[in-house]
Amino acid sequence: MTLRFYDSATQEVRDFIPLVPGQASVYYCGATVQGSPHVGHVRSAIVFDQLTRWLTYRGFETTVVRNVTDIDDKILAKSEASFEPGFTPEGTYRPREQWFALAYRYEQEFESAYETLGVQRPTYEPRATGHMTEMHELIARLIERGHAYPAEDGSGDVYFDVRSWPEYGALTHQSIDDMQAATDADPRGKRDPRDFALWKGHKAGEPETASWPSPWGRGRPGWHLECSAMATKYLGPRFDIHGGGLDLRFPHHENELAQSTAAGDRFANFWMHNGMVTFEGEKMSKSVGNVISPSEMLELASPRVVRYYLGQAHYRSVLDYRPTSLQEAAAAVERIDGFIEKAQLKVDTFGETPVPPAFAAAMDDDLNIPQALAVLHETVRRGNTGLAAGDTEAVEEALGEVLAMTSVLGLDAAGTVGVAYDDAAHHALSALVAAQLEARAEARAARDWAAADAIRDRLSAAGILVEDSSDGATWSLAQPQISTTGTGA
RNA sequence: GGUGGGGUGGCCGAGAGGCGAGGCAGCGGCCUGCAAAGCCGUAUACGCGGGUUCGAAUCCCGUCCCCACCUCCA
Repeated sequence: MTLRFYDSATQEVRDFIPLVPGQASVYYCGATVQGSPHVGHVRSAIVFDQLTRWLTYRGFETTVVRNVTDIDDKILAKSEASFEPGFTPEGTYRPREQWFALAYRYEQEFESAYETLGVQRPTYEPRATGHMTEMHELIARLIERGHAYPAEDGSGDVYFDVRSWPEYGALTHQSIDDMQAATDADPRGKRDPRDFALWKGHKAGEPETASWPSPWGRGRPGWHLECSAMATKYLGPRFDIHGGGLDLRFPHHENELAQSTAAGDRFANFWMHNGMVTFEGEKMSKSVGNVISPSEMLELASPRVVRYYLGQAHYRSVLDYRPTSLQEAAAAVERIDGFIEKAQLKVDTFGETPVPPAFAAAMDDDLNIPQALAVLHETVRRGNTGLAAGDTEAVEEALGEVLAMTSVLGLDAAGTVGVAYDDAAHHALSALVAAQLEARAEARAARDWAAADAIRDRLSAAGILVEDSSDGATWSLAQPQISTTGTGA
């Protein structure tokens, strides 16, 4: 079975044929660290984490590069605002924060969210500010080839000349003349309003630390350029997959494609874009005030549940968040985890079990996660049936498969089942609960239901759920209740 | 105006010409002292109107509605 992916550029599902057999090179857009992450950022990271895990599972030696864009207009603007006399810190903003401190602080927030949700670290995570030389080389090549020019107004800006590149618009299938003019277009020294800045000349009042020397004067890079420069540096002039959120397709990816191909690089073979996260039907955006942050979600549900929720839809679909979404995801995860926990008490798993063929086929087909999850749930059911029938062999097989699937989906990384099972507090708790369960078993044997139920109720009140089975009672810590209020509106 | 993506049962969410994916919620049953969990069963679902076909949620024509991008956006 061949892997197939939808390529946004050609608008079709194509066989994935890597440029180098057995290897896969992936670049996907990480954050411009100008604020706290919201779930949309994290969804994107989870999608490309799932892609990476699947490529790896399929035996590709996978190189993944995810950028950190740590210099841009907003970072500077926010930092500058924080120094103003009347500045009142609000949300995650702090007073008197240098742009680089702000960028670095948010970068760490992103890292923390990624880590909590089980997003594997990329092979490398380059920062824009560390790649001035590479960007200058790219600009120089573009000027040399007649596709970029220093602004004629003496601003020190350097622009990409879209009219010089007939293929401009190829990624999003738009022609320059059909594009709606930007309302706030400031032509400055541009030849065409669509021309975009490769380099932005340093302006009076901007911090010196946010400028670098260049052949065109002191300044800083324009957005887009860093991705072209870094993707090419680490993956080569041609690589397999370039990913990012759908909203990056234009202008960001279009511009990346234009500048790289105009400079003579082949660039990405596949373009993959993940769908947006909406809040009750509307795209999350700060202006609407409907953003929900990963940390808010993590207050409502465990990392495993959040990971399941954000990763359950097909990556190209819109994922619509509703107040009940996490509850539903939690129920599904508890079902899976319930089986894993019970099965692990019965059987040991040795070695690597492959994922079921139907699961693999779904994943191969443009990462059809919803269908893959259907296989996962069917396997859980089969396993539960095995548990009920005392069919150890069936349980063992199902457990192995379930673990293989949850691993490929990255669910194991986000909050392991029984994560607390080996700490001292848990051992202590375990001993106490065992004593209670023993007492309850005696009461039940004596048909003293009142006493037995009292013990169960007491444990329940303490957040410990008791479940009876054919060979004794088991217990687990109750999942925190997920509130359906208190988000968004 | 241009470019894309959609409208599937109470909810989420796959599928894309012929056996009703899967999850959540509901209902009935089994199991259980009771419960929980689990298992089994359970649905006149495919925006609307036409058409093609032996057969359409899937193809064609028309039509309505929603969303995204075209400005910073994962």
